[in-house]
Amino acid sequence: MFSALGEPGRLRIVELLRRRPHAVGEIVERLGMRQPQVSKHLKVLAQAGLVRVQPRARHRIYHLEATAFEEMRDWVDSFEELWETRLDSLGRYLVEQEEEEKEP
Amino acid sequence: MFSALGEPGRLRIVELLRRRPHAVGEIVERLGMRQPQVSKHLKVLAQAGLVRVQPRARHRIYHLEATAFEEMRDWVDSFEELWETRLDSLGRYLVEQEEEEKEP
DNA sequence: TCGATATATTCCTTGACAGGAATATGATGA
DNA sequence: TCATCATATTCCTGTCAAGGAATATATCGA
Repeated sequence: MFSALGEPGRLRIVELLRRRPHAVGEIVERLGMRQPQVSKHLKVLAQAGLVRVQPRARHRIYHLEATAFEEMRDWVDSFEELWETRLDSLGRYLVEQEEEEKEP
Repeated sequence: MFSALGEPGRLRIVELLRRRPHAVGEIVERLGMRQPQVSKHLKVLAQAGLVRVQPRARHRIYHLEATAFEEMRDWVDSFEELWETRLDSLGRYLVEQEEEEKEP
C-alpha cells in the first residue's frame, strides 16, 4: 500500500478519486497524463487494494476502496499512544542506558 | 513519506522504533540487517521526517518523529467522510451518468 | 594522543519500475 | 456484423534505488 501511494502520479489519482469516482478517460483528461500510464497506475492501485473498478457501459469507473483506508487509519492510529508519552519514552530509555553503563 | 515507508526494510525499522528508541547497532542486531543499509534507511526515514536522531555518547539513538505521524493521521482521517457515504457517492455518480446519456 | 568502537559514506553492480509508442482487447451502437 | 470508442497490455529503454564491500568519520576511554 505504501509503495503504491509512494508514486506521485498514483497519489494524484487517489486525490482525484477522493472527490468522486472517475472513468479512466476522465482521469486522463483531468490530470493530463497519458492513458496507458493511467491504466497501469490503476492496476497497481487495484492490486494494493486501494481502488476498485465498476464497469459501466464501455467505461470503467474507478473508485476508492474504503477497506484499505480504514486499514491505514488503524495502523496510523496505533501510533497515537506513542507521542502522547514520547518524551517519557525517550527519557526512560536514556535512563536505562545510563543504568546499564554503571553496572555492566 | 509514503515512498519511504514503501520499502519493507524501512517499515520494519519503523515498527521496531515504535516500541522504543533504538541505537543503530541495536537495530542491526534485532532486525538482522547490515549496518550500512540500516544507516542508509535511517537517512531516508529522517529526510522524510519520520525519525529523528539523538546523540548519546558514541551511540546515535533514533526515535520516531511524532509530527510526521500526526500529519499522516490527518491525511487518512480526511478520507473518513468518504466511506461513510461511499455507496451514496457511487450511486449518485451513476445516476448522474444516466442523466447525461439521456440528455446530451 | 592513540586505539577502539559506533556510525556514516562512497563506489559499484544489479534489479525494479516508470514512461513512451504501438498494439491488443473488449464492449457498444448502428 | 462492423466500425468505433474506451481501456488494457506489451515491448522497449532509461533511470533510480537497494544491497554488498570497503572505507571514512566521529567520539570516547585509557
